[in-house]
Amino acid sequence: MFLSTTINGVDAKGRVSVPADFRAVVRGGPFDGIIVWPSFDGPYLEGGGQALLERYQALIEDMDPYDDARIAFERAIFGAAKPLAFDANGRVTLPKELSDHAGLDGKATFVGLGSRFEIWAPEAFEEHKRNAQAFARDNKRSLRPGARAGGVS
Amino acid sequence: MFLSTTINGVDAKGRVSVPADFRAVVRGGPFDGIIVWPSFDGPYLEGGGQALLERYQALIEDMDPYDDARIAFERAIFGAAKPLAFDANGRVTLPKELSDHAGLDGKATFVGLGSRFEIWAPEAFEEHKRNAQAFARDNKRSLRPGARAGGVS
DNA sequence: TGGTTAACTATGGGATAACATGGGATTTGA
DNA sequence: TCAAATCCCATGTTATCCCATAGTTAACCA
Repeated sequence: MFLSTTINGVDAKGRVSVPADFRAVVRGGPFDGIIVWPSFDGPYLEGGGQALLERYQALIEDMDPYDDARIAFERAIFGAAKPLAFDANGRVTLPKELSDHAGLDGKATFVGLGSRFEIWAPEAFEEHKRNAQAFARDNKRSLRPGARAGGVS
Repeated sequence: MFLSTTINGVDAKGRVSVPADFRAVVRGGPFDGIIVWPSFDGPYLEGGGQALLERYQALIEDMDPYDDARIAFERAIFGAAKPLAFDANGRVTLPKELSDHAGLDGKATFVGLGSRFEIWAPEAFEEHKRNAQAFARDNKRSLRPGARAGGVS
């Protein structure tokens, strides 16, 4: 499981160390690296191991082959997703499209969310976190036993 | 898995480099190249490895032999599909019918969609991408990753 | 318990190989 | 014989690999 929050540096070549905890999650999987795509919901990146993408693929293949939503998801997720392989030190190189989308500049915040994770510009994440905490406080009753979706520690 | 989006040049001879990641997907298959056909849904091309076509064939053979839709699919896909072999440098030569259908002129955008990919004229794809992102954002709730978390941990 | 060592993580820079692309030569088929 | 497609080699650029360093944490032994 991807857990906790880490800030790592992004060097001049666009390289960033993936937190060791995150690397351990995908170790042993079919692809030695992570897959990252720009969120279509805001200025941050979403990512996970190849297993996550295969889960999405299974969901999408249950939809009608020419459903508009299916085509849209395919293009928005698979079309924009980049497989980023680890180098010998556990780093990946972020393509310019991705770091631009998230507004990354020298630092990146990795946020574990269980089955997937997000990458934010640190300042943007701080603000988002404030909003998210307020939202969680206002909606705490929707988290009940039985809905085992996982909370933030 | 075909992933991400790449723009490559189409030279005067109609040759275009297939992205190395895409070549890796079909490597080891029965045919060292890709199979491409014009989409009947718009001005772009669809393609994949031979394995994809065999999957389509199995689907179509489940349909009624004289179903109009079956005949239409057979003609639209199998009748128009061209196997394009890689040259020593990983390029294929696009026949004129195909580049005409997609309106290709000097540049081609390869879009990975998991089990298959599309080839667009770059300007045409940019417009469709914006639509797809907006549609995906507005319909994100129809994509539910299910409650089971934890893939490879 | 205190001190020392060893392993791992994150980071920086330089060398190397792979990729995309252009042009020419050779073969194939009409 | 001529046109067209295929093959072959050359080149610049980009990304990938490989080395070296520092700080931290964990393990170990006296």
